[in-house]
Amino acid sequence: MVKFTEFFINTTKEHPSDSDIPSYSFLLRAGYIKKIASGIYTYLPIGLIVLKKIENIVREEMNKTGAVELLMPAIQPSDLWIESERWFQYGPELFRFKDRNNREFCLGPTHEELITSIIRQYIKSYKDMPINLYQIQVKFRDEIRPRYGILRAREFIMKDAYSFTSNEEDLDKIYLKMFDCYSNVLKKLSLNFFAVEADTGLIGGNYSHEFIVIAKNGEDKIVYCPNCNYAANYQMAEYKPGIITITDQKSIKNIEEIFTPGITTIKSLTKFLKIKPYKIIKTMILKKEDDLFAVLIPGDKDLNLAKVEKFLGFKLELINQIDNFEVCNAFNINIGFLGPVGLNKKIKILADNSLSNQINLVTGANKKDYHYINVNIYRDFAVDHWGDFSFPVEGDLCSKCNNLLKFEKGIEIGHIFKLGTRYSEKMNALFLDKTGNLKPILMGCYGIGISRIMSAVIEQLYDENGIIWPLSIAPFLVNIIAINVEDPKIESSANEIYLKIKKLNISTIYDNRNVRAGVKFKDSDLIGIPIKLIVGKNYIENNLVELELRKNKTKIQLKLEEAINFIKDYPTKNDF
RNA sequence: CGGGAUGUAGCGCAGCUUGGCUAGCGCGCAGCGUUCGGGUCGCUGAGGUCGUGGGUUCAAAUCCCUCCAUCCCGACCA
Repeated sequence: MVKFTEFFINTTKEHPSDSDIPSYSFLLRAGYIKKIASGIYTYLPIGLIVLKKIENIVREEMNKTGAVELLMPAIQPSDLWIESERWFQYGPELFRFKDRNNREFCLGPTHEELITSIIRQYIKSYKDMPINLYQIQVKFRDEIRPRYGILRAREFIMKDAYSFTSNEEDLDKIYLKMFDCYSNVLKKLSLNFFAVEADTGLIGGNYSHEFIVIAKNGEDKIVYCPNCNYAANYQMAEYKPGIITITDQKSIKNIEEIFTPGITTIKSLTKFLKIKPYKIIKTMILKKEDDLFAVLIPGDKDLNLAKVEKFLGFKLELINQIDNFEVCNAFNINIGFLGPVGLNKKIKILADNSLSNQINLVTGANKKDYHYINVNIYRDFAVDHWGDFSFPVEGDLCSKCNNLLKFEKGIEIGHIFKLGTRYSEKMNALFLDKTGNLKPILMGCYGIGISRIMSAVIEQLYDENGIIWPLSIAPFLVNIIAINVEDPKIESSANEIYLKIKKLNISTIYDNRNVRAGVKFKDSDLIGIPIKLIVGKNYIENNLVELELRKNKTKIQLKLEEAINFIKDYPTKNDF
C-alpha cells in the first residue's frame, strides 16, 4: 500500500544485454532484481515483496504438515563436513574460507550436517520422533556457470526441511506429506508442474521425486505419459522401444563387409549407405579398471551411462582412442569402426532393448575403414545382457501402459529425498528404540527453491508486455492509475480512492507520477500487477472508473463502489 | 576447465578494420515550453579513469601484451 513516488521502483524500456530468457529480462526491466556479480543479486523492494509472498506460501503449507521452522547459520564449520565426509567430496562448488584464527568454514549449500549435529544432541529416544524441521535460508553454491539470472544463481534462497524418524513407516508418511505440500504450493502459484521420479544415482535404494515446473527454457528434461500419468526425469525414464518399421526388410540377409573409407560417424554412415540411423548399431566401449564392456545402442539413440552403471552396479568410464591408446591396441578397438561382430571375447556385450526386433543391421567391422551390413543378432554375435541402456526418443512408449511418451523441458524447483541413515550413521545421530537398541535416525530432506520459484513462475506466465503474476504472489493486487495528476480533480479523486482501498487492507499501489498515462500502463503491465484501476475524466463526469485485468486485458467500466467490490471478491473468485 | 564473444555516460549501442580536432547516438536524467487514455513533441543542459595495468607511437577508445569482469556454447555436477 504505497504511492509510486514514495516507493522505489525503477523500470527500463530496453532489454538488458545480459538476459536471454524472459523471466530474467522482465525481472531486471521491471526493477525486481539488480545484478551485483555473476550469479549474485539484490532483491529490490518489489522483488522482496514477491519473495516474501512466496516464502509465506511455503511457510504456511509447511506448517500445515506439522513441520517446525528454525533458522540455522549460513556459515558452517568444516568439522561437520569432515565428519560427514563431504568436505572432500564436494569440490569447488563449496564456498570455503578461513576465519582470523585460520579455522576453516564454508557457506552452506545445504544443511544436512548442521541439522544433524543439532538434533543428535536432543533426540535420544524413538519417543522424540517423528519430527520435521525446516528453515528458509540463503544458500551458496559456487556454480560452474551461473545462468538465467536468479534461476541458477550462486547465492539463492531455499526452504529446506529435514525429517527425523525412528522407522520407515513414519519416514514414508512425512515423505508423502512433503509430496502433497509441494504440490499444494505449486498449485497456489498456478504453476503447471510434474512430480517426477528422480535419479538416485549409485547410492541406490533411496527414493526421490523432483518437482519440475514446465518451461521452454528449463534446464531439465522430463518424460511423461499423458495416459497413465507416469512421469520421470529424462535421465532415468523407463520406456518400451517404439515399434519401428521393420517391414522395410522382411528376410534375413547374408552378412557382408563393405569399404567405408573415413566414415566414422552415424551421420556420415546414414548418408553413405542411404539408411535410417536406427539401422545402425552404435557400439561404445566402457571401462571399469581392466574390465571392458561394449554397449550396443541403435544409431538414433543416446547412451545412458547412468542406466548402465545402475545395471552393472558400478561406475564406468567411456573410453576414447587418445586417452586409452594402449587398451585400444590390446583389444583391437577401432573407434569409429566398432562393432559386436568379431569383437575381442573378453569384452562383455550389453545390448539395448530397442535393438531386439531389428534385422539386417549395420555395424563397424572392427577394422579401419570397414563396416558390416546385414548383421543379425544371434546369428552373427551373442549378447551377454539385454537391458535399457538408452534415453527414450520421440515414438517410444510408456513402460506402464504402452501409450506414446511425451517430452517436456522444465525447471526443477523442488526435490524430496529419503536420505536414510547416510548422515546419521556418519555423524553418530543415534536413538534408543522400543527394545532398547541403539539405532541411527532415519532422515529425509526436502528442498524447494524460493528465489527460483520467482523466475519459474514468470517463465510460465508472461506476454510481450511483461510479467503476469498469479494473485498469490503479485507485489500488489491493484494499481490505481491517475490518468493525469496535473488535473486537480483527477488527482484528488484518485488519492481518495487510494485511501479508501488502503483502508480496506487491499494490497495496492497508487501510481501518482506526473507522467503520461501510456507510461503508467506500460509499467503496470511490465511489473505484472493483476488489476489496473484507472481514474480519468469518466470518473469526474460519470463517476465511472475502469478496471483492466492483466491476465486477459479485459476492461470494464464500473461505479467506484462496484469496482471496489469487484476487487475485494477478485482473489476469491479467481485462482489467478 | 575447453571453445566463442563482449567491456565506451544510469541503460542500450556506434566509433576500432585504415591511430590524428573538444569521443558520438538513442533511451533515461535536469530545466523550460508543449501534450495528456497505451513509452507526446520541441529547445536547452548535466553526466565519460573509453574495464585494469603495461607496451608501441610525435599521437591510442582504435595496434600489441597482461590482468580483471561479464555473457553464450560445451564439459562438469545431479
